[in-house]
Parts: sequence; C-alpha cells; structure tokens
Amino acid sequence: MKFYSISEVAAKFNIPESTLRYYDKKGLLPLLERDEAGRRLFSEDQISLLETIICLKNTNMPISGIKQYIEWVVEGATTIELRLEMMKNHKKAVLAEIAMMTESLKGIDLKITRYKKHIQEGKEK
Amino acid sequence: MKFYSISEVAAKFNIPESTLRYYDKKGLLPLLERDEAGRRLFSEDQISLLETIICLKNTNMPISGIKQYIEWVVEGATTIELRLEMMKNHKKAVLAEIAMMTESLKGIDLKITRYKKHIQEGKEK
DNA sequence: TGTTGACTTAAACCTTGGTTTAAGTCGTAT
DNA sequence: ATACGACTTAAACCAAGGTTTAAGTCAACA
Repeated sequence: MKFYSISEVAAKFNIPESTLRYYDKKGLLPLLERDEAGRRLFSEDQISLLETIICLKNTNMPISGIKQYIEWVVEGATTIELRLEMMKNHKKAVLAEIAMMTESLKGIDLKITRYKKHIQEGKEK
Repeated sequence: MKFYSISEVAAKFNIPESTLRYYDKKGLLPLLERDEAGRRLFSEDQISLLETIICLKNTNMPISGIKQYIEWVVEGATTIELRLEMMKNHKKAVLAEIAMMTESLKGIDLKITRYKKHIQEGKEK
C-alpha cells in the first residue's frame, strides 16, 4: 500500500504542511499512521478523507463540524443516518449562502453599471 | 430630515448595536452625525451606505476593503474609476467563490445520494 | 429627587483558523 | 563523522471580526 509523506500531501493539495498538522491536532485526521520515526503516513483512504475535509472547508463548514463528521465516518455504518442529516443540513446552509451572495451580487452589478455609465457620460462632454 | 437612533438601525438591519459601533470605529461610517448628547444619528444617506456595507460584507469583502470603498465614496466623483475597478475585481472574486462552492456542493450531493441509497438498501433486507 | 432606559467610551476579552518558532530526531549522502 | 534535509513537538503568535464590560452621561418619568 502506497503512503504519502506530509510534504507530498501538502504539494498534492497545495496546502501548507502546518495546516495539515493543525488539522491532525484538531482531530480531522484520525487513524493517521506513523512510520518508525514518528512521521505521518497518509494512505489513499486518508487522501480521500482529506478531499472530503477540503470540500467541507470550501463550503465554510467549521472545523468542529468537520470533526464531528469525520468521527461519524470512523464510527462506521451505524452513523450513516446522522451523516445524511448533517449533509442535508449543510447543503441547505450552502445553498442559502450561495443565494445570499448571488443576491448581493445584484447590488454590486448595479454599482458597476452606474459607474460605467457615469464614466461614459463624462467622456461624452 | 429623519434620523435614526443606533437601536432603530440595529433593529432595521438585525445587527447588534455593538457591531454598528465597531463599524463606526473602523471608519465604515464617516460623516455620521451626533446629537447634542453625543448619540449617533443615522441619516437616510447613512442607511443606504450601510446597505452597501452589508452587501459587501455578505460577499466577504474584508472590513479594510469596505473602508477603502467608503473613503472613495466620500471623496466624491474623482474616485469613480477606482470604485469601478474595485467592484469589477470584487465581482470576479465573488463569482469565483460561488463557483467553488457550487463545485464542492457536487461532492456533498454525492454523499447525500450515497447515504440515501445505503439506508434504502438497509431497509430492503 | 431619584431612578430608569437609552445611549456613550475605552479597553479587555473572545473565537476561529491557522502560522511561526525553537528545539529536537532521524536517515542518508559526503 | 558530520552535515543536511525532512520530519517531529509544544507553545507562542497572529489577524479578523466582533462582543463584553465597566464606568459614565443624559432625558424623562414617578
């Protein structure tokens, strides 16, 4: 089984090593193996878990929420309904945030239009 | 001219008064008037400026950026090109963030689908 | 007259999400 | 043998964005 070093993972995801260590300390990377020298070994499973972590982070889930999710993953099939509920709720939150940003974008577009017009009128004189 | 007290504005926008004071201290509310007792008086102009501030905040512009924008607004028509550039750049950033969230949402949807299927299969046995 | 209630301030405090630092341990190439 | 590069840790540090606290002012009401 192939293992990745922390620097490889950091490069792969373009994330500082310090962040990976921080996530580990925060409990986002349980089951992380170590070599004889105590160095972290990331398995393929860890990599795909990390992909999930990044996906949740990209959608602004707090570390504490991600941790809960990961704990449920580790706990196994008995937590699937909990995970489903969490993901459904999270999806709602994400859609709400996208909706809010999209709405606010209208206000920004309005300004852009107004400023462009103003500049155009200035040039016409 | 109608003026609003800090508590009225807080209620209107559903924002804590402390946040309004914080924004004022950070320079997001220049030209804010005061009554004889030193209490803040929000004019209609302040209200619409505040709407803009909230719009920019909703789209994750940092306080420092909002401050810069407000300063340009106060400075007047000479800064319109700067404001246009800023809003165009900000729009790009917002679209990028929406795109990233939308993309990550796919991963979340995948999990939802998978979990639902798993639960369904569990019930069928 | 005094005591609420709505405001004020400066300063301290808080949380989140990391980053940086200092000191140390390995394995390997010279 | 030693020196280098890749890793380790705990603890300190940081920035952003507020929130809370303590002490005070003022107007109006009982």
